[in-house]
Amino acid sequence: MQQEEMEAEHGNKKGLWTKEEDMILSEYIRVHGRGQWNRIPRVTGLKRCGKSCRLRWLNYLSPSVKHGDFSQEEEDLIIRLHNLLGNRWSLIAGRVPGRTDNQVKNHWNTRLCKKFGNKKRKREAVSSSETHSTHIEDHSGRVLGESETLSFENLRHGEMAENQDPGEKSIEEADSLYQNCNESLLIPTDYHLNLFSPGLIEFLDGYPLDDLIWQN
DNA sequence: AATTACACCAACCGCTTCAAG
DNA sequence: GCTTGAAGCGGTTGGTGTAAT
Repeated sequence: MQQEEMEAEHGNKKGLWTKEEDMILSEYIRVHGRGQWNRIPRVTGLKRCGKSCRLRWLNYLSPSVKHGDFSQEEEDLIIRLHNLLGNRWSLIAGRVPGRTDNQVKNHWNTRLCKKFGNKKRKREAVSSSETHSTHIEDHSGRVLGESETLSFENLRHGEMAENQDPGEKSIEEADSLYQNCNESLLIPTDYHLNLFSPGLIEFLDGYPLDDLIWQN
């Protein structure tokens, strides 16, 4: 592609980053730290928008980002977290040390989805941002269908009891479903959680990864 | 050797959320 | 309460490498 074609309307370059651009961005962050991404093009002269700079840092340049193939343990963790959380890539990535949401998402869509997940991809798939559904497997490993999935927002806020749609699952049914997925996730006995527990996500956020023991 | 098909992954886009003024 | 900009998120696109034909 010609360089001129890479220039967007506002003079910002698009496409792959060069080593020189990486160096400029890394040096800026080393000196000024993260944040104020929109300042970077003005200060450094980089012909990239702030959003692009942020993404390049978070997904590639940051020292905390782990490069290379996913290990079997990482894959296993992603599969199980995806069963529990659905397409909440940032939440999943937050529990896979060194991996970004983009890495996890790409890895899922290109490798794991074929083996373990819904075969539908791209436009065929129902947008998770619309439904926020979490997919749960039954005892045989079957992924429950659309009509059997639970509203993730209700799960998150524990609002099901008050605002339950006629089409949604009852608390009893939901607890039963949770039992299925909970069999593989050993939560300490002092945590009494179910799918409608307020703060489940916060629990997962705060709980040390090493203490989340997954059964094989 | 040339072409085609496919897999992978970096990056973009549009939308939402949040905080500051 | 409203506006605005920054940051974050998830879906999607497009470039590149490679295997298959």
